Amino acid sequence: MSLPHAILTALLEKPSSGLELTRRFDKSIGYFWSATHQQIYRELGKLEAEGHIRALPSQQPARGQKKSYEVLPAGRAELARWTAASQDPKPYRETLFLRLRAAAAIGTEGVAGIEADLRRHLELHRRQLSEYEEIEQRDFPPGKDSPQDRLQHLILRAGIDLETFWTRWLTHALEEFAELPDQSR
Amino acid sequence: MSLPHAILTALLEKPSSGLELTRRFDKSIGYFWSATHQQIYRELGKLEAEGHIRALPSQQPARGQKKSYEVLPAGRAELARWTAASQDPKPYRETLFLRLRAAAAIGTEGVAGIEADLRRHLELHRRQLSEYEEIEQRDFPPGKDSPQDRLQHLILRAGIDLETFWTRWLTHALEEFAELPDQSR
DNA sequence: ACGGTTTATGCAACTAGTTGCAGAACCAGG
DNA sequence: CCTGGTTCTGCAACTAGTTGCATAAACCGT
Repeated sequence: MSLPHAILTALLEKPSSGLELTRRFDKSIGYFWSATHQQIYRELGKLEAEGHIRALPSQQPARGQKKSYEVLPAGRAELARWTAASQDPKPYRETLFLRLRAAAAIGTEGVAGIEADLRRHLELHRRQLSEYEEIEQRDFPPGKDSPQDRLQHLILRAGIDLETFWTRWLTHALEEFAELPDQSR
Repeated sequence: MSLPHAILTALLEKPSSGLELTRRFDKSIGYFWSATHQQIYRELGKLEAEGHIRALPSQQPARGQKKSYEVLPAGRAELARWTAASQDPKPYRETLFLRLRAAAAIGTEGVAGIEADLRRHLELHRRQLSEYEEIEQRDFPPGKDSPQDRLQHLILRAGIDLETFWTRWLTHALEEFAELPDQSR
């Protein structure tokens, strides 16, 4: 039940059309909640039906025509309710750990196959990390510390710390691999 | 397409019945790939139909009767194939970040509601962290460093590091909250 | 031997997310 | 103008995961 609230948040920050939302979900919000355009359009329909958002009246709604939405008071209230409601952390779902465990269970041949992909992941996470660090430099210079900025920065820090975890852990994993006896690789 | 492979791994480590698998998915493997008993039974049926596993012939299969499975060579091969195949990291889906961003967009009332749940999450992650640390003490004493042990330990380290990230970040977040001007809380 | 709890397996329906495709408007070049 | 690519919206079908319930054997105290 998170996607509708992700969309409400995005629309609250700035009224947008479906495609604009899709683009914004490819970065920014999408860093921690991704969505495809089909999900977004479907959800926009539901949210409109429920009276949480409405199409901006400025243009007639026709196919192939931009249709922008804004959040209604009811939508804002629902978002506030959801944000304040207590939620349990969901268990991880991480295939890399699974594959490592599978490799251990299989033995020699299993271990050999996975090393290259670990390297690839390390490279990807390094890239993501430096992307986040650029954003930090650009969007959060020393002076910017309104309550809003502080919260946004906090979220970005989480992204940076997570990517830092990944690069460290993957580096450590590859070192371990290097030390394994040859017949296990 | 990860659940069947998680099950194959578990069965490779030790042939088990559906319920035994369910219990094992509540800990150990479940720390990074959770599954309910219904998912498991369904998947066991599919895996058997595909010839990847088979029921141990020791007991007649009747309702309310334990039925244990073991991995067949075809299943082992499939697991090795999957493990070695390159996979992209999936984008995070983290509601806590989403809720924080929503709180920022809503303003004062939004920020107020979420603080208690951050504290609760911090407590939960602290608990998980110490659980992992106990497992490390118990299962990985200094001497244990066969290739298998090293890989298992590596996975556990990832869990420990992730929980460490969460406790640190949540602590930091709560400190930031404390510094926000009163009308924003 | 009886009735209640626990163990073990499973079906059906639902929710969330993904993939593939298609159709209308809009824009640029001949 | 018309044609062919791009933008924008959307439907339909599929896969993965969740929730609620059913059913039967086993186990256990009386």
